[in-house]
Amino acid sequence: MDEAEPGLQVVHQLRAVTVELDLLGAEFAQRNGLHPTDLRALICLLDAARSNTPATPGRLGGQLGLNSAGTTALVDRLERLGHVRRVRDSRDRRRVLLEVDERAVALGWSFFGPLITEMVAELRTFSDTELATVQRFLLTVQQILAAQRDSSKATASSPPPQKERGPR
Amino acid sequence: MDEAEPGLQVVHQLRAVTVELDLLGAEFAQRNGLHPTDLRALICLLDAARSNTPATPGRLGGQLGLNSAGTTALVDRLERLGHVRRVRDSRDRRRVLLEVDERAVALGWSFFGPLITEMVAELRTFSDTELATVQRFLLTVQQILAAQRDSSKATASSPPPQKERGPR
DNA sequence: ACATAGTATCTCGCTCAGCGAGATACTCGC
DNA sequence: GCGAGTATCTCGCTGAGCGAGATACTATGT
Repeated sequence: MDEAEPGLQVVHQLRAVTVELDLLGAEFAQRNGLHPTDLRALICLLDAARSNTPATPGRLGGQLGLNSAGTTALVDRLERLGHVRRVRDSRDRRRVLLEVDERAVALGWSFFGPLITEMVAELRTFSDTELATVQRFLLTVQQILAAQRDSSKATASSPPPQKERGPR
Repeated sequence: MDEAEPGLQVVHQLRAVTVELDLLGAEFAQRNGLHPTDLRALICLLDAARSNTPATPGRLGGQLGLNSAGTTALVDRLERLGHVRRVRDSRDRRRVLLEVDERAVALGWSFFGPLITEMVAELRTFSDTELATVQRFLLTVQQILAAQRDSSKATASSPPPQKERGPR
């Protein structure tokens, strides 16, 4: 358990954190009558709203790795629960814009709120320098993961131009 | 958009990291003909093997939040792919021990290997003090998440004594 | 204008992961 | 041994997500 390499410990810890957060999310989702995917969708939608990016089914499905049928079903679910509304884009009338409802925001907050409160409290024990270090670390990880994802995606579609999505 | 509170940024970054890692995992899983759950199960099994904890279907299902039927199906899948073997425990013959195959170890490594390599390389640019900070941060997060999970579990079963969810 | 290609979304039918309920096989205290 | 408790498996079902294709609109060439 005590590795010589410092990076290993960090990777394992990071993995443990993500597993924990994943489970917390799943539990929260279940309690609120939605699926892990739905929660992730809400997070994406809230992010989009926050950065003024127009949210559409297509974009959402792409981010979550769903195909169009699954995306439609997902949006149906969210709409039925009143978290989003479908509104035809008046400029490009093929598109549907997803408007996030107040209750979705509230739900997101009820999930992240307590987490943030706790984290903020604990992070007060970190100096500015330490905080900067943590942020640098997280940014680094994020970039590595993004790169990894791109490269593996490239490997998958490079050799043969076959679709190869679900090797059941 | 730009929060005054430092904790918020960190939480958002952390969330972004977990989403990214999640997607990477899902993609990797799919490419290897298994489901996200299967990959998580493999991780749990490797962790168990690593810490000399006997792995059984019951334990595994508990960790992943599956009920017994789902767990059986999961183990069936893993066994069919040759990642684990079912072996009756000779001491308590109700139990089944899950032996992890080499190929599962190799598979786990092919997922985490590149990630670890990259991380270790990047983490070399961190001083010992900074590494310690990062580790303290991760540990803190882990504890907060665990606490959050416990408390929400308590809240769920407190008001009405209904079953609602698989008790451990 | 008008066909044609391209794009965004939805519909239909299907597969299979995971659930609840219950069966089965074993251990252990009395 | 007998009954209570525990670990795993079986059965039938629900529903998330897939592939294929329909639909509705935009953009482009002629």
